[in-house]
Amino acid sequence: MSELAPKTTNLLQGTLDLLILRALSLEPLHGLGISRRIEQITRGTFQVKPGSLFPALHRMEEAGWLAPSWGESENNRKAKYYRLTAAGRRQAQTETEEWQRISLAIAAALQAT
Amino acid sequence: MSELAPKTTNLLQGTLDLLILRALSLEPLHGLGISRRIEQITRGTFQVKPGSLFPALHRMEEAGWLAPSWGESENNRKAKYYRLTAAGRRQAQTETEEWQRISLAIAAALQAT
DNA sequence: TCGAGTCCTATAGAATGTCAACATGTGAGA
DNA sequence: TCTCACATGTTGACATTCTATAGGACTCGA
Repeated sequence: MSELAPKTTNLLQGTLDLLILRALSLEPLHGLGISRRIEQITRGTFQVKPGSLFPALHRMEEAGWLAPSWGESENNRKAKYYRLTAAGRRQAQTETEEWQRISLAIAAALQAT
Repeated sequence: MSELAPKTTNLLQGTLDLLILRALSLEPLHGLGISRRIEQITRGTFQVKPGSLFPALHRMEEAGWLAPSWGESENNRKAKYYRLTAAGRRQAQTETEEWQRISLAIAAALQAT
């Protein structure tokens, strides 16, 4: 007990959805492609592992934000491409605003001497 | 299912510690005082309920970041005042930098068209 | 002095999201 | 044919937060 608090968590819980929605805003991508895109647009800060990504994708598909379709990857592998639905775009907008609200509030807290 | 996404989570998981550390950076406060201070410095954005606050305080005390001592509140009630330890200040610094790193990364992701 | 309301701390149980580890199948190239 | 990289997925554990509930102690008014 009372270790050095490993604090293994890589992502801030709750931000993964936003990053996925954002990664798909340009074009449909397959799972690993989303993972790479996120790493790219966050400048290497976030690395999403399969065990986090796939449950999230399924959850978001369930919610109606993503629509999957099978296709072929750049390397001729069978790959499941996800694209944003209309609801997904609305959700991206909502979560972006929510992030900005939260982000501003915490910035204020950090400045309050 | 597929309600309007109640999104019960109020706080981004992991930010509560930072807010508590920040709330205590000026002076020791008791539990409810911390709660009020957080609401104040985040401009009403975050309202920390007792069921979230006290487990967090105990956890952070366990980690050695906070030192409690019993005293009297402004209203003559028995109250447990928490002050930051040296380790707590270091932690505050660490988590602040971590927040800024993450915050910048997500801002970058949001801008990436 | 008695009751109601507020202040303050606290716990239990459930829900959620993330992680590490593992599993499977397929195409490409040696 | 063998191996490696690609791609998708599942499982079980874990930490954090939420809702709901509880109760002691002080104050104030009747």
